[in-house]
Amino acid sequence: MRARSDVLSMAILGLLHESPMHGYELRKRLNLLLGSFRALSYGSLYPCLKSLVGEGWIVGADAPSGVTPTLKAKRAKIVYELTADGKEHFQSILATAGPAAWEDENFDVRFAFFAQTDADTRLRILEGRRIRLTERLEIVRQSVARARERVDEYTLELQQHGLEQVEHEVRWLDNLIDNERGARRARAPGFGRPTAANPADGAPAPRL
Amino acid sequence: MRARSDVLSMAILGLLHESPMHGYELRKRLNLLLGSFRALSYGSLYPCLKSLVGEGWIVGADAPSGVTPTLKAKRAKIVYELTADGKEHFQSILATAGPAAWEDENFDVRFAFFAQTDADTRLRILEGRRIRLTERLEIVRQSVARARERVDEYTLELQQHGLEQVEHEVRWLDNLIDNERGARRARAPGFGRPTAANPADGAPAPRL
DNA sequence: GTTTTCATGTAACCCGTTACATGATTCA
DNA sequence: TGAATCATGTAACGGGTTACATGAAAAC
Repeated sequence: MRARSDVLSMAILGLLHESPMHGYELRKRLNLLLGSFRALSYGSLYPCLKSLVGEGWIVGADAPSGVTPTLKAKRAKIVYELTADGKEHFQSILATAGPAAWEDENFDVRFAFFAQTDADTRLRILEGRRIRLTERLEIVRQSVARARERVDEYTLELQQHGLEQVEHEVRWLDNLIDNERGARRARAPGFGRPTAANPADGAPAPRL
Repeated sequence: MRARSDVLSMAILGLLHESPMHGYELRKRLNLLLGSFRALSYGSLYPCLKSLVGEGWIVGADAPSGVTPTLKAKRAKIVYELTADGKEHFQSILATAGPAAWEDENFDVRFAFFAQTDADTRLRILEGRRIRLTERLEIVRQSVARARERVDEYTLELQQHGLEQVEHEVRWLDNLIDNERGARRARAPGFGRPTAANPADGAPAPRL
């Protein structure tokens, strides 16, 4: 049984890794985490929880209802928590820094759990993301160049705005990468101005 | 028969309004228009064309194949064009300035056809969009404020970046609105500083 | 005691992509 | 003549939402 969405399941796994929770509460935390102005629907959440249980990554335990545990426990809320497999799986996700990590769909979740990700992986994901975005920048710039003659001023304006958005995001990444490198330099006093092409200077597995 | 997607069908209608085209060419123009770095799939395009035909808004005519019209016209490309109904429908879409026009899903397409939209409608859509975004700004700001204590630095960073994106978009809209008002003032020398609540000052249907 | 909020779910639908199937035309 | 591009489509799937159904607990 496949979990519906990779990003949603990772987000759930990550939150349950911090502390067990029931679905309703999970949803609120997910909304905070993913920072969306639009709330995740139950129609996505519960089926995903179900499939995560099916994978054996989480288990749901009926919690006694109410603060006062009256003996008539009929239909309680279900508190989910990670299994050993689930913990392992989550850690293996955290450790991967492949292309999947910096694609549009996944980058945000991965970034949201950077505090639990080791410094090397963080840096590699940020750099991968940056390359990805500069590639896109090229495409959009060419598109705008082509559009400059063919389309009207409003369409052009729209595309230029899109371009600016991507440029802004690249600058954001640049700052983050600088910070990560700065933190790394501060720990490993080699002071050799580390480059992306020259990562052979940090101490072995420098952690924050 | 409902057209699959409102934004896709409007985009198609708008492009066919400029000139008849066959599907394959339409796709290229759509990609330019919507300025996406990711191309629209045929699996979306052709079914949508089909449903637009079903609605009676466009018709597809078999065009003779090749530049040299050899008599053996077996399977030609299908050139689509607007029907009278289709033109009418497209005009009625262009004229509406309701909430639907400034929601996330629709705003971009509507904006892309601003050159065919009359100045009043343009301004109302831009203002509506601006209000929509400032509402969102409030929500996101509150969310960031709540997050400031509860979540780690990376999650917070992500949300602040999201906030900046929205702020940037609001500034973009501000410039556009200024331009539209400026153009309007330049045409209608009443100089009464036109407000959204007081649109009764422009010359009848002022065009760019 | 009734309304609100908490809490869990399902079924239908929407809009898009991927992968597949097919064939004409152009160009080397 | 064979590859690349043009051109049109369909079926299956993916990941989300809305709308619905249900009921317990808390607040008024």
